[in-house]
Amino acid sequence: MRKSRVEAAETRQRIIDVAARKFRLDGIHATGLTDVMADAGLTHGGFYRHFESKDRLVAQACASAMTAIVATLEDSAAEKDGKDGFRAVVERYVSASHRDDPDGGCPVAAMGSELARGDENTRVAASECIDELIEVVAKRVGHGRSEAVFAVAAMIGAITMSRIMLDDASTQVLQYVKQHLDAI
Amino acid sequence: MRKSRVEAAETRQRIIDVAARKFRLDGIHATGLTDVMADAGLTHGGFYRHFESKDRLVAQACASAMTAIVATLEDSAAEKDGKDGFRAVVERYVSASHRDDPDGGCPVAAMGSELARGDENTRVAASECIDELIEVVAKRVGHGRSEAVFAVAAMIGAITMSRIMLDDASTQVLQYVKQHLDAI
DNA sequence: TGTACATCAGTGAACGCGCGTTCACTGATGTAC
DNA sequence: TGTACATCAGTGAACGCGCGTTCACTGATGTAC
Repeated sequence: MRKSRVEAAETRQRIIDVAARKFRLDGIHATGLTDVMADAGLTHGGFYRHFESKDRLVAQACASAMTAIVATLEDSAAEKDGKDGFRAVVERYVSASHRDDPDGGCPVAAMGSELARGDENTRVAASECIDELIEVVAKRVGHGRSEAVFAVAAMIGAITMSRIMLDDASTQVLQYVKQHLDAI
Repeated sequence: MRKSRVEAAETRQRIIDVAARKFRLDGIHATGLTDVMADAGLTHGGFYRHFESKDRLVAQACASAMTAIVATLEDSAAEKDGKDGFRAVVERYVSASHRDDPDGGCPVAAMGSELARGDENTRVAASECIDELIEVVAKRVGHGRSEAVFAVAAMIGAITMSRIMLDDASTQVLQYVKQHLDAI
């Protein structure tokens, strides 16, 4: 039954990828390890060969998800320069497609209130995720970190609100926040 | 065993109050109805005499919590006028004391990512909560609803971020966001 | 106002179910000689 | 390079536990006469 080191590393990454999607889609607490392992093509018993606990997986999944979306935002921004780079990031983040794709989007927006209750390890990992996002923005706005933090807060709040609200109200929130961020 | 109508109404309110605190503190999914009922001084079997389902309680608890904090924010704002009223709201909402008091604070910040996954009934109730908050702000800022929505998004995002981050980074987020909101 | 009866708030046990975690086991991989 | 053995990735059953919901029951409250 034993797998090679390479296969084991692939398995571990597969578990993280599946978890990152499911945690964002259904919530951390609502997602069982049995579901995650099954989606990764395994039985649940083997989980603890790869992770110390569910909490550790949460931290890894959050980091993995954020790295992916930061890369996407960087791509969007890299084509433009300065303020236009910032607007490209806002365009991508504060959008209906991001709102409608929680399992492929920002982990802080998708599971923010659950991350706040995580253990220290999870919160440290999530904080680093947030810092990455702030950095992407800080590189493009004029007044450095302070303004970037403000913009990121508005971005996260906008997606959170828009995912709760229905139809027109939801879209209006995205439009309004985007409009004000563009004017920064 | 039967209680009077007045007592039954008091019981129902007590369940809502307890639930509103526990949902905000521990999360919706992580809070069991047995715990809620026990804290309200009852056994869990009687729950369904008062609510159709847990989801219905979530909606009620969210509405109740938001009504309370909107009243608090209104109080803070009512003493000042115009922009100063807005700054008083920001001062209260974007604060370390709000961050450190999730079970007494804004339900959207405390359980936002879980509310987004609620049933339609829950999301409608939560949307109305958000609208109340937007209204409180809209009355005090210059450019109407558009700017109020932007400010509320930043406020919600700031508390969400600050509850994940640790120590200085957490406080810094609050300071930065407050500073930029004051400058609106 | 007094009596008979229906209502229903609250109890406590039970329903089936899934949770995170542990563990004995299997057998291919990795290592030491 | 070949052999013997230790390691450990993955399996599948089991651990104790709490979940949301249902239900028969109790007895005080509310209502109809």
